[in-house]
Amino acid sequence: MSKHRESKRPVTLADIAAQAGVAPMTVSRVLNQSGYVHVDTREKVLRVARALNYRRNGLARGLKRQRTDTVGLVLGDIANPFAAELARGVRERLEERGYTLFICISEYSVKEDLAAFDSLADHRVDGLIVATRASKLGNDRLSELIGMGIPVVLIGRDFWHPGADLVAADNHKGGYEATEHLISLGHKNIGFIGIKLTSGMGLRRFQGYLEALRDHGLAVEENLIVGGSDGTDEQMPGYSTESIGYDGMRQLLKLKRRPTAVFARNDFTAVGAVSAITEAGLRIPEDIAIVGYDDVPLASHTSPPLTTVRQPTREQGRIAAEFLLRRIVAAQPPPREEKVLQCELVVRESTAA
Amino acid sequence: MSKHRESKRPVTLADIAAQAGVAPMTVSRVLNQSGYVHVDTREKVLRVARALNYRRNGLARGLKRQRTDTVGLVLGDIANPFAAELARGVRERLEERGYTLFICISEYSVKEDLAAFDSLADHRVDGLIVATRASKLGNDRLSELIGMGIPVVLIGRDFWHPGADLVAADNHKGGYEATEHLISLGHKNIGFIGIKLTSGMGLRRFQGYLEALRDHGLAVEENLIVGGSDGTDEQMPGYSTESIGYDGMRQLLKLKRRPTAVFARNDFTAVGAVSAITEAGLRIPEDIAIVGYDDVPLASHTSPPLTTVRQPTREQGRIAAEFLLRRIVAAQPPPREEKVLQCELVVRESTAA
DNA sequence: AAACGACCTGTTAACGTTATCAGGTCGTTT
DNA sequence: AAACGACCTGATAACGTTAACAGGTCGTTT
Repeated sequence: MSKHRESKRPVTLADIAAQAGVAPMTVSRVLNQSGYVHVDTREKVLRVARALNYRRNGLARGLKRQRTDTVGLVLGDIANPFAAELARGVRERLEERGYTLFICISEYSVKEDLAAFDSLADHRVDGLIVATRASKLGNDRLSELIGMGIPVVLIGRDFWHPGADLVAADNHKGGYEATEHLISLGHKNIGFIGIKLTSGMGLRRFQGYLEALRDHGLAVEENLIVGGSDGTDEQMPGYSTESIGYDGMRQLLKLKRRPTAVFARNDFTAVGAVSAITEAGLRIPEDIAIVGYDDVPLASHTSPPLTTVRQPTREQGRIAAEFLLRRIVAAQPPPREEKVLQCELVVRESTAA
Repeated sequence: MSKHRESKRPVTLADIAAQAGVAPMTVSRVLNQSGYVHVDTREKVLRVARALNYRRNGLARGLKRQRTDTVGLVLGDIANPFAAELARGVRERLEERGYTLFICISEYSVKEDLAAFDSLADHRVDGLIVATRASKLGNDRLSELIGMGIPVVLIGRDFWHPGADLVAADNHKGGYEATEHLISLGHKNIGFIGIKLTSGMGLRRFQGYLEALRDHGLAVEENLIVGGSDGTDEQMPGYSTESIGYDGMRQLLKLKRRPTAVFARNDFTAVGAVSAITEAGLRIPEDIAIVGYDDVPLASHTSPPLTTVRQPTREQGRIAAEFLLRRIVAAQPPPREEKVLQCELVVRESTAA
């Protein structure tokens, strides 16, 4: 019927208006359900719109309305359940309020981080949620965007700005408690896997590890801290994975005085470490105890099930979305809001004295 | 200097033009590096633009140019490495050609699938890559978009359309070979975890399983096929996870005549199954052999390491991007292209006679 | 009978950008 | 000296939509 000849040019309001014998404005009113339109007119317009397969032009619409009902989310690696859960939480809240979420991934490189900010800002998203790791250049660009009045909320990014809200988990405390847990089990020789001493000092859970050791009078031994980054970009190390954990653990196993317990940067790293330990014919937790981080679904299905630190990931996403919506609808930029969520140590069978 | 008073209104080309004493068009030329501009003019414009912190308006630009240099990617769950790898491959190729990637996630619900298509189409992405599972409504909407001339490429979606290219892995064959591998090891009683018989018959790797059984004269036993979906939406089952694998395996273990081998829908499901087997005090592969699917990084770090089927995921993303770019630049809609990549059985220690 | 408000429709002018055309000034070639 | 092309700049008119205003017709209230 309508497919005599699919022309190049997309259908516009004007086309519908012409066909239906009304003004474009009336069509707009019908399609947006705004203002008065006679029921017969509405029906007719809708019929024509359907027949012509009309899709509204979000560019024109956004340009005129000065908002797009769209929010951008910048993630690093999307491979890990952490990022996925965040995105879910964000989407959940946004959807309720009629916003669409566009995700950009920056694979943990500063250059791509900037590119993502710019793309989203240029396409005039109404707000931006940023969950990538901090970097000088990235922070500077974010400051610019915030200065321009774009609502921005940060998730777990180590960057303070008066105009951007922050949502985070207390990973310092989480790391502290994980380490303290191992200490309380009698361990004195506790390794950390998943960081480069030269570049990764900013990691909160690692600082928690250091502080716990200090507070309990244990020495920090540099050769117990292993595991470089995946990333090609020195400034922003990649998400630590199984192979980092595996390699790191093997390195630790070679030490003359090897650790009796290990704190892995995250659960995947922990799984890699478990694999190296098992391969070496050692038992967990009898020979080596291990703690992960994040409590991904996998963690309860390893053998042995993994002691880990759970952070309320989806909740962080939800709150971030809420903060952002608040900024978006506010007439005046609201005061900065910050929410730090508590983590929870989940003790399973991978740790014991 | 420039921060006397950050006004609400964003800076426009006209603002720069006024400050620099030139016409907006000249500013446009400078910023797009098109046409001739005297070097002094260029410098001056750039200086002013920088000072005013100009960001171009992608909406206006896209509206005028009738393209946005933007591509949309629709994914289901982003939690799994499969989706992440796809996205990486897509991005890799797009970036080289100056396109930005916006990702929408639809959490495996038809309604959200449609919403994602619409959002992206309305915002006038130049093309669309769809990697969610097929559904009647979704396919219909895609047909409309294709009919409207929007370039579309499908990844592993069970939907044929003359105007959309397809990239996929030969999961039927992959499933066949995984099953055949088990059969060749002498197994006759082979379970499948991760599907609902009522709704999931469309899964290729499962069909491969069925065919392999048939070809080798083995009966298909319905009570060996377990594992429902996560999804709330009947039409589009969720990504099968550890808990599905765990629950499914426990169900299989309860059978009077329990299977000696199990084919899990994907590696996460397999890990859950492994966990249930271990918990029951059985050994892998001596008591029960197990095969996963996807070869995620995790697979080589389970104990025992997992036999699985590797599909060239990133490559699928790359090819999809290539197909799409070809469609985008083409003056006339090019003929349909289809690329089915081969899978590879990766034998590790979770399988034996 | 005038005034009012609810209902219905249309016209106009943007939103910020760029394609296109038009109009210049040069220096070089014929 | 005329013609040409390279260089540089600007005015104009869209792209498709909607906010704002204006102008109607009714039925009901004062």
